[in-house]
Amino acid sequence: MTTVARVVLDSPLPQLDRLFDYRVPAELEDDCVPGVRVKVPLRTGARMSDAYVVEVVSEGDWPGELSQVEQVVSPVPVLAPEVWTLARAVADRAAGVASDVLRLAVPPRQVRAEKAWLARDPGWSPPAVDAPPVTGYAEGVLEALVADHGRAAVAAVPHPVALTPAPGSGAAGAAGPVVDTAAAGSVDDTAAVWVPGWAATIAQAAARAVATEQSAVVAVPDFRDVTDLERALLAVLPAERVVRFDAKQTNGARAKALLQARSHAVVAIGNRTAMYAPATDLGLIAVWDDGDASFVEPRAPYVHTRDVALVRAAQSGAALLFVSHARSTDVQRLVELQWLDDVTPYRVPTPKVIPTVQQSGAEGFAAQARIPSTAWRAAREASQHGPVLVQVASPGFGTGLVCAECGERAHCRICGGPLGQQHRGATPQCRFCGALAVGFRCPTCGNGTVKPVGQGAQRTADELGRAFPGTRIVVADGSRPLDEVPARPSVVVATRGAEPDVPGGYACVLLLDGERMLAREGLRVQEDVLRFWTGAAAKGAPGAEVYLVGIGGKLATAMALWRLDGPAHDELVDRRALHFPPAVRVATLTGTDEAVTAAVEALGDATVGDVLGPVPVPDDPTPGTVRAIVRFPYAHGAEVAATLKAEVIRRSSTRRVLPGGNRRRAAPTLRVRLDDAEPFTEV
DNA sequence: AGCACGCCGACT
DNA sequence: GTCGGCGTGCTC
Repeated sequence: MTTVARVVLDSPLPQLDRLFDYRVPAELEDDCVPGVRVKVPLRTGARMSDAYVVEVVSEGDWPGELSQVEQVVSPVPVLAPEVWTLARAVADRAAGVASDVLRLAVPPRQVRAEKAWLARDPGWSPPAVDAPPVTGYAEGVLEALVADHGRAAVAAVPHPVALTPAPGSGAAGAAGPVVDTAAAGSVDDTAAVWVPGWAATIAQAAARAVATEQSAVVAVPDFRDVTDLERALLAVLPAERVVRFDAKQTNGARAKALLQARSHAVVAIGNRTAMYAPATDLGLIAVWDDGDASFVEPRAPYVHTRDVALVRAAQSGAALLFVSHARSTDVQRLVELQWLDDVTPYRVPTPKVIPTVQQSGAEGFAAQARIPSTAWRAAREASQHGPVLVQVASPGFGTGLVCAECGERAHCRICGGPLGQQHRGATPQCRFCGALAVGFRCPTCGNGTVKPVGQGAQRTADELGRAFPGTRIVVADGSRPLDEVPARPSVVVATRGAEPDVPGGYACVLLLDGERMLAREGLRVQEDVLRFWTGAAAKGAPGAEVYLVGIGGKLATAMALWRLDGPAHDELVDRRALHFPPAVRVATLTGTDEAVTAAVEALGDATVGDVLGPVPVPDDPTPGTVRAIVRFPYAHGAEVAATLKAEVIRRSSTRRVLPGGNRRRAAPTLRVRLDDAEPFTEV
């Protein structure tokens, strides 16, 4: 009887993206187990390919003669079976190659981490843990969701929360129950750990899973979020139950974390790649703020973390939570399909958002920044006893022109787009349609001169400093990141996304540049801006006043009522009418005219949607490249992906040399990318 | 990818 | 006759 290893080759070639059978020689049989790295010969004996063993069987299904596994690189099984099935399904969904997904899921080999893992005591397991209740929601709701492996869109608790470390938890500190400050007025500040509301909720939910010896994986958009979540988790769980993955860690640390995640029930946290963590017996999958653009994977096959989470939830049957303040259009779609439950906090104070349109009569900086006097007075008053957060747009975030006299935004007479200037004194030009605004006159006051707006945090801070004499002014932006400021009187000027945390929350929040943020073009602008605003508002103390400056209409109403699913619903209605994602799925086909046309033809009836293009791609390095966009219903996803994958394989094994005898490597004749919303964002 | 196979033009 | 050009196809 022969032993056969079925392996997945570490190769990006789509035509090799299937399992290959190799005979396992007797001397390798002990080590050649599923998940280990091996070297195998491919086509000619001298050429070796790296591969992972997926399964070991006694009879393969290859009728021909088998080659032998050359070498077991290391006896440590680094590819967990469930990670393989996840990678396979994710690649299939995206018409991509499984080994590309594995490259995201499995870090390069690290000998030290493997040696340490082999030397561990396999009999050891950490003590069982008790899980606190999940606070801020109706009693038992989230606990039941986790226990019953349900799925939900969860509106986050919109203020900081103090967690008091339990005995035996990762954070050193006094014993005591987990306390939600919104409910309890007095918190022992020396022991309490302040974390964002969302982090407390996810930590508490994950602890429920771990208490039943099930694992959890949690993906968050950026590095700071990982740190916030880690602090929350260490307040409710012992350190050996928390495994962190992040972009800044070394290969060694990642490899160690990877092996640690497999050893017992843990909470694996991190950015995009955390969704591939090999956590065993998965009970919970959670994603914080799935609308954040950081979840778009920049590497092939470009699968969004939200989609990885959906695939993994379907495979594992684990509970699935999308936690956010501002709901994404994609999650809204799943809620409306009733595929996700809709869970909101219960008896939790929401930020008191006060929309204020700009008003005349203000003076000095307030007039210039168009801060209404009510907001101005509230901020000044609040800054006497606590920190005030002032959110501004990033520098370069849609810098535009305003009337030098009245401050009104300068718009294009032809299309209404924002006007910009190439350099100081240049003729204003529309940033949308390019029309030159010769002889511009402000429609409001008739003045003919314009001035640039779009100062960053520093300029706002300088001017606030003059307006708030004697108050400490702190700046936080991309170049001067600041994680936390003390709960003392100060004014914190931060660009969106860089707002520091404050233990207990800010006394007052001003959202200044909303109008400018909204002036940006693009499909996701409203969704993004709501995320920026709610993110800052949720850093306020429970029920703190939040002034939304210069904004009215539906978005202001949604903020004031703290009903953030409304705009998501409206947006989804619009996208349905336009047949834009996520109402439909899209496939982007790029390549030679012939290949793209053939691929569209091969799809045939599978599309039931429509085909946009093909149109030439003007700035492609290969002349003659065209692009077509195919829109199709979700129900046809598997069929479309399979057809397009087959086309890619067909094209990649032929015509790799440019016509005309040019031996230079030619670009692939057909590239396929699924669910790339980019072409639709520039409308 | 990288290499073998195979089918047509120029050659000792 | 066959040497070798490159298009075509396969890799357990």
